[in-house]
Amino acid sequence: MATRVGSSITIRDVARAAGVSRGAVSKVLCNAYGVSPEMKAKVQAVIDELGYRPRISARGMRGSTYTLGVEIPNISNPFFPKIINGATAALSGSRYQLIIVPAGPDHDEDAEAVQVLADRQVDGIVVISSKVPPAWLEDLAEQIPLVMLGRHDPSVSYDTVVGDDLLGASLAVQHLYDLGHRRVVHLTQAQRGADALPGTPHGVRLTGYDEAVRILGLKSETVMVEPDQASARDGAMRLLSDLHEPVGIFAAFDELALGVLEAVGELGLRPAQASVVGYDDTEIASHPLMSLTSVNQSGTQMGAIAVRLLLERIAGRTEAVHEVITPRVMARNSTAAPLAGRDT
Amino acid sequence: MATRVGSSITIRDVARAAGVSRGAVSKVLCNAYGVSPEMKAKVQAVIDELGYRPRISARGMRGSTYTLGVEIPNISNPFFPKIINGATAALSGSRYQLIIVPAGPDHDEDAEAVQVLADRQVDGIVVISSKVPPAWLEDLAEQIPLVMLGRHDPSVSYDTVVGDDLLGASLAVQHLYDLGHRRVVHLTQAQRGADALPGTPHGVRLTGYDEAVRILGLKSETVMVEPDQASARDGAMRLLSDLHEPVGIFAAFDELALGVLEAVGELGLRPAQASVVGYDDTEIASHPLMSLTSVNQSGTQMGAIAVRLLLERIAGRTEAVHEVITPRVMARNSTAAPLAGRDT
DNA sequence: CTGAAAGCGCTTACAG
DNA sequence: CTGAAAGCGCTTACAG
Repeated sequence: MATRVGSSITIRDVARAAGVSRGAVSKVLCNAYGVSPEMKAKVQAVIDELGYRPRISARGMRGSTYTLGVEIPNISNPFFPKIINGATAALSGSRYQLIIVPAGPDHDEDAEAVQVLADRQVDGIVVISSKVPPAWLEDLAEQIPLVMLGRHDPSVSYDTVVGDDLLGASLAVQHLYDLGHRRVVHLTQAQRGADALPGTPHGVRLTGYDEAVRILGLKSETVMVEPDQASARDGAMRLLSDLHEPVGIFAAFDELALGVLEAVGELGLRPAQASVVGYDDTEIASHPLMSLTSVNQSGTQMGAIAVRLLLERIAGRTEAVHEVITPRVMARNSTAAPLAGRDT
Repeated sequence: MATRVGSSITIRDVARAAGVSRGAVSKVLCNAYGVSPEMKAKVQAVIDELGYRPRISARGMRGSTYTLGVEIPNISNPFFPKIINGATAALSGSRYQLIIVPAGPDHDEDAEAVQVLADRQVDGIVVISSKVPPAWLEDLAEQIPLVMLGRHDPSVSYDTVVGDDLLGASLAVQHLYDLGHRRVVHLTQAQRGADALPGTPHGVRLTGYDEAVRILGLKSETVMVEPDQASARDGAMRLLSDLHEPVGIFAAFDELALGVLEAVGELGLRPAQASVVGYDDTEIASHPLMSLTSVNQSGTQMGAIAVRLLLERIAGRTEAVHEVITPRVMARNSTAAPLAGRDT
């Protein structure tokens, strides 16, 4: 930290105090070609003394803002902090800063949040919401480096980082099967709008679930709910209130799984009667009181990779890259062998 | 959303297409004085057609960026999303956008995150981290509207929004007392650096705790830990591993309380033996499996008030305002009457 | 190696 | 009511 705040000081003041031209100061700032060590030292000393900080807006008019933006659909989802932490860590030591714009709760506000970042001329954008229309992103990516997290569509103009949701869902079902469950339920969010397109994480997980269920020959059911904990609880209550045989429930993401655990707790059911698997392995899942089995897809890694891809784009790469993260099941106490299961 | 991305279109293109001057377009954009309805309609039509979006950087050079910034010390703390949601809601419908800059994990990075926002010439900043030196903030506030959340120091140049931590802590102790507890422990984070100054939320809670304990004449102990769940768990393990009498534990914030609940769970203790109270009433506290008694201080309200204060400053207010939020105890199952308590 | 000049895209007095 | 001009603080060719 500079000891002074000094925001009303401009490059002109520094130039004057150092007795050089403004251009020379700029070159020192940017480590540009052609400055003598003495000039550099002299200018740097004045910069430090005055506590000068370059205005990013002015820089933005001429090129780079040294800022990367992350759009977040729902700030309350505990999976996203992991992505941010991964991105921040990957950026530390670089000249770039991270800013986050949370999408509003209403329809279409996800794309608006991305637009807010573009308006501020960030040098690259990480898009997390799967609700942003891919075609629109494709256009935007012509003008600014873009990484989309979680989408499976192979774009030609932007990069993607995505968990292998097909594998993750089948691992979840396989885990329930291995414990002895023969009846499974998939709880996922009702799809609509841009979110109903194929290629969303939830869509692909549903496909993976269906496939695994078919291959393993399980009794299966799918329950669609609103994408929040309370709706998941309600859906699970309906499902579990008259339970005749053990069931393994695979929730499309941890927040839904927590809602299911609510219902399980309220009904006094045990994991042997109703096993629950979530997705994302959010921090709370590993808490002993929750002990939620969940599919981990390393958000930290996703965030770090997203930043790396953006920096590569800024450095000049033009062909699209699509990275896939391999998920794994974190088995905990919310899943157990069924009471009447043949393997018990 | 405009249907086109159109970021390479400038005000010049709009002016040309509409057959007016650039100044005229700018006036339409800003709803400035002196534009005929016909011109306004004509220009607006061209703007929509071309999908023109003003560059914020260019605006920033001339005045407002229509952006408010929020500095967040630790993106993983589930209390902060509440603040963000309150702020976002309070901003919806206004011309202002919210951006968030998370502080890095290292020493002093909190002030740096604030500086990052200032460098981008946001029109106002909400500072959450209590680690930012007040004197430095005082300077910065001379140049840009600033609201500090959670600090109790009455600044003259910036506004504050703070929970009544003195009251909150005493309510927590009183709650334990009312249940019948006569031995209490306060688990809080070790204070150091700027965070060790008086006036931080944790410092004030500690004072409130001490006062309540004295007034009520309780057996008391204070345990200092690192500010994370794992350290809280370890601290609680040491405390609880050989427990001779019931204890009521007041953790300085929910993340620490969750760590205490970990230890309680691992040791197989019941609330009647070790009751736990947290602070912040984060979302997970109300989950039936957690059911953590916690002091609520409405983060949503704090965020909304912070934004309102910033907008007031932008509108011209210059004298500092200090808002206080009243906390209340949300009693849940993690606290209970002690086994051998005289009131049981 | 160093400096003077042009220009990025806006907004805001100022003239007409 | 409308337009031409200046200028915000930078960086980047371009001359010296």
